[in-house]
Amino acid sequence: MIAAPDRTPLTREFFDRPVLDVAPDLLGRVLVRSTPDGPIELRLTEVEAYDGENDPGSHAYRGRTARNSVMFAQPGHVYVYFTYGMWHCMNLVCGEEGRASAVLLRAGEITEGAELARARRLSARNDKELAKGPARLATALDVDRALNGTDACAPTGTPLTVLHGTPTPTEQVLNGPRTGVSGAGGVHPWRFWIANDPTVSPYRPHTPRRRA
DNA sequence: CAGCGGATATTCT
DNA sequence: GAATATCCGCTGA
Repeated sequence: MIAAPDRTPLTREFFDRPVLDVAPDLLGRVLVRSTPDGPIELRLTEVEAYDGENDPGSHAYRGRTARNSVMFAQPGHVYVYFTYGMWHCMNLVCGEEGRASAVLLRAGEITEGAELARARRLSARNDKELAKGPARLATALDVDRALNGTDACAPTGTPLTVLHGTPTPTEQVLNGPRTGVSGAGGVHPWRFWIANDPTVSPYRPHTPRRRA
């Protein structure tokens, strides 16, 4: 028989490790988003690591700004940013406090509250698309900048909690280049996903925009 | 399926 | 002014 997923929250110590250790270890973990209409739960299937001020792909590469200040705070907190004038993306801060590393949550499988996620994701043609992509994931879970700086290690019932769930065996974890990252930062194979999972987003190389 | 334009916050030049 | 850790709806094979 299969052991039931562990419903206890991840600890501060879980996130207080190098981001390249934490990122693959997050696959199979469960996010609980508490909304006024009820809980939405998601099993993580795809993430990307961003390693603070050493990493040209990271928002923290050029130091602290008003937008990225949460990345410099305690591990286990939620960093939400607004991008392309329309979308939110959600990260979990990792590494020692001040390291400014984080894991971008790119995709997952909705395991609870699918009707709430569908109501927010009207363009999704099936449930596998509800959270296939970082902005889709944030939209499905009703995540916006109101969640920026909240503690993902806090108990279930707070706005967002990450549970132990069921970790993914290393032989089922694949990795490759990060999606949509420009310049030197694109070379690192710091995107991690679960092999053969239908909710993982398609890889897209970086495409520069044309001028208006 | 590939390619494109549009939405327009945030940061850096 | 220009680029970006994106997605959507449209076009045309």
